[in-house]
Amino acid sequence: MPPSDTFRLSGEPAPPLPRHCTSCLSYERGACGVLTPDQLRRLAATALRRRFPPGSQILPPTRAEDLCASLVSGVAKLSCHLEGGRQQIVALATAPSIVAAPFADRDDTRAVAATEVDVCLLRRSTLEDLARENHALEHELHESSLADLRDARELLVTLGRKSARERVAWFLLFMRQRHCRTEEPAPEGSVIELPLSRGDIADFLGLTIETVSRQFSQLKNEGAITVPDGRRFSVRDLRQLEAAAGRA
Amino acid sequence: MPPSDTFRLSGEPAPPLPRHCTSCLSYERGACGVLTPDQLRRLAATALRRRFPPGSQILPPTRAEDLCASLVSGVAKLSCHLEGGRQQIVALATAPSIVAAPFADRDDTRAVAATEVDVCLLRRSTLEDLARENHALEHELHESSLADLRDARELLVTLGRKSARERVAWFLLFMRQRHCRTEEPAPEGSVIELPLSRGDIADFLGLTIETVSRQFSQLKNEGAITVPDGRRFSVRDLRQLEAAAGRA
DNA sequence: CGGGTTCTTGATTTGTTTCAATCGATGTGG
DNA sequence: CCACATCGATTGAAACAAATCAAGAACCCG
Repeated sequence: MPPSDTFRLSGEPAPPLPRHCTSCLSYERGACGVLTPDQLRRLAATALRRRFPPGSQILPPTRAEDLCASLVSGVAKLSCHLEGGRQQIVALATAPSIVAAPFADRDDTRAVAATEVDVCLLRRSTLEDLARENHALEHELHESSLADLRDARELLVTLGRKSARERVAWFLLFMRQRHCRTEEPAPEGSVIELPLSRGDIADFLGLTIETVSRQFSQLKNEGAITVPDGRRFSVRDLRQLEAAAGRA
Repeated sequence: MPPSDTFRLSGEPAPPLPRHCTSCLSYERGACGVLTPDQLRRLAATALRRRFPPGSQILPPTRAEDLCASLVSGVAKLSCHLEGGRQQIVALATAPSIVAAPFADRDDTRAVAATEVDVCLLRRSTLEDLARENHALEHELHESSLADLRDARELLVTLGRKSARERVAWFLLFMRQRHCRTEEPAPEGSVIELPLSRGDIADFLGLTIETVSRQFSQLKNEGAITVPDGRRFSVRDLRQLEAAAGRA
């Protein structure tokens, strides 16, 4: 069944798709792309486009019960919190991806903007309804969960069994691979933006700021990377960096 | 659309459901339960029931491309491997759950029996076909992936930010919660079987055998737990154990 | 230019690993 | 039935990697 409008006479003009949607990554290659025009309009009707500065919490907890956020641009950190101010970032989200996904039990994970972030706030119940009536949407969300699961498990190995040096090197390779919306890793030598501060990197890798900083310095001194400033780096010697990451 | 056989005359007797299936947890409350009798028969037609002793690898790598395993009984460990013999267990699987799930990109995760394990080997392509034609099945698999994701992220916090003591205490509470197929945690004082050796626990928690052992001893000496033997424990003082786990 | 924040670097401490030895259970063969 | 080997678990001592504590240096923004 190809996407089509239901119960509309052929002569009758369809309301146009929201302008936001047609240029959105979630439409181009995410969940919204598999919706029928009608369904997309239905979803967009209650959607709310919002911009968040770095550090601000997406999805205020007060309304979190029935909201989820489709990430449109920027990078969001999903973090879990422990007593004593300890925190662990469990995932980095980039477009297209949906934060606080449908059907997931509500947990205590917070979503905070790492960079400036644009999101499309959606009613989770609407998305769940759509997923129930549109198999392709459910499949899309399913695939996305599986990708998140793979990412989480890779991070798990990193946190459980790698040294500080390996973690930081792994992180840099990770950043290189998804430096932006493209699929190809950045070529050797090109400058890559870091969406995270040293503190965030530490919270992602299960280390302290100081240890992360030291490993940056060491990799820099060994000639594996270049660090123009705190928020940028480039891979100078890929072999060396991969060796440091303990690729296995 | 209620589950029903397709293209069968009402007078014609349907072939019976496989006997294995009707008493299987995957049928009772897992993925198989949402299949139509017809679909279930189709899936069962190429399914292969097998038993694995502890330590043996489920899904031999040679045929791993198009096989997945529905766990029927026992506990399986999913592990990732690094150079130097390091390994990290990224999940513990119990029935009903499907290992090497449909639609997941093939990764280097291995599934090894922790206890004696019964599985139902299935063609992944068959399961994927069924998921494409049966929305309820896809939803079931989706929910299951989301549960796995939640588990992975909880472990992530444990590995990234908790001390050895907290990890072991967390693990014991984790075991208590899913000591068996029931939903309720084991009551205080009851004996709980450990499906994992000290070495496995270490590989799950990102620690060494010695450290795990030491934390067991310490919790035992403090009166939080009782340890009749290496493969059993009981919670003597739940408050104390929870405090040690740093619940937050 | 000043004040705050983030990052870097150094010195010291601490928790966990590593190395090594012992213990306990289980099983085997003389 | 009792040495004896084996394997997992425990315990101790030493080494080490990362955390913590403590200054500085670089950077940003008003």
